[in-house]
Amino acid sequence: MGDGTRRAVFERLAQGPRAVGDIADGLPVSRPAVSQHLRVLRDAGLVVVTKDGTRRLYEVDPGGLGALRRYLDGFWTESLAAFKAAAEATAPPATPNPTIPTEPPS
Amino acid sequence: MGDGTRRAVFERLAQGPRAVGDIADGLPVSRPAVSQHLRVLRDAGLVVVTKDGTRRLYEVDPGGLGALRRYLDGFWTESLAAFKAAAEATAPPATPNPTIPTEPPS
DNA sequence: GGCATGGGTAAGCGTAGCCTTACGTAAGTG
DNA sequence: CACTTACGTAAGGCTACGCTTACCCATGCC
Repeated sequence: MGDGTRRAVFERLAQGPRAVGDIADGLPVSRPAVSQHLRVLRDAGLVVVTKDGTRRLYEVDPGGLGALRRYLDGFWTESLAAFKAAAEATAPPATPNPTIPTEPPS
Repeated sequence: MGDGTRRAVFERLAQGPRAVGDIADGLPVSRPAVSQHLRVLRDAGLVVVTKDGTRRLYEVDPGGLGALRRYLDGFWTESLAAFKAAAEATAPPATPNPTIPTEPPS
């Protein structure tokens, strides 16, 4: 998901179900490129397809979204816990929480 | 940060300040490779260096960590808000929150 | 001063990944 | 049945990037 085009495709999809051509219009890449990105997103379980005549409607899969969320949170809290533990180990806990600003909303 | 080795380097650093050689030991890559990863992390503001004799001690920069957190949260909530809005627009809000499981801890 | 230790940097290689063009295919339309 | 529309897929090119080897610099130690 580190690619800009891929994020753009995904954000378009976050606004609602769309066909491949609709996504390709407005993006500076060709339609097959979008198709390939959609394949990756589908293999990752982030997106599902439904056939509608000759078109394929892609939309975000909430389940995959949640899985991604869990994965990221896992990595994050893991690193963070280790870091916090190390920080508290060296410096005596004057500030128990070492400058981690924004708490996630929602 | 999508690279595995880079994450490994970062996680090692999350456990406390370390020298370059210490990180390279236990990782399946050479020391210069680690050095390059550290350079990237430093340019990203995620890590800071302090000289200690002939060695360089790297450690996580809490400020950069917070910035990364903010960036990720921004992207996340943005996509999520759009997705939720679209979902509520199509389906009448029987369930106002469309299956977004884990809330982030801490 | 001479040597060892710890690291950064340059040059080059190999691969992964994104994109394009070209082509093939299923579903509508007359 | 042609023809069009909306896709997917294959093949190839190009670039980015991670890794290694080789080299150079700084610091500590005798």
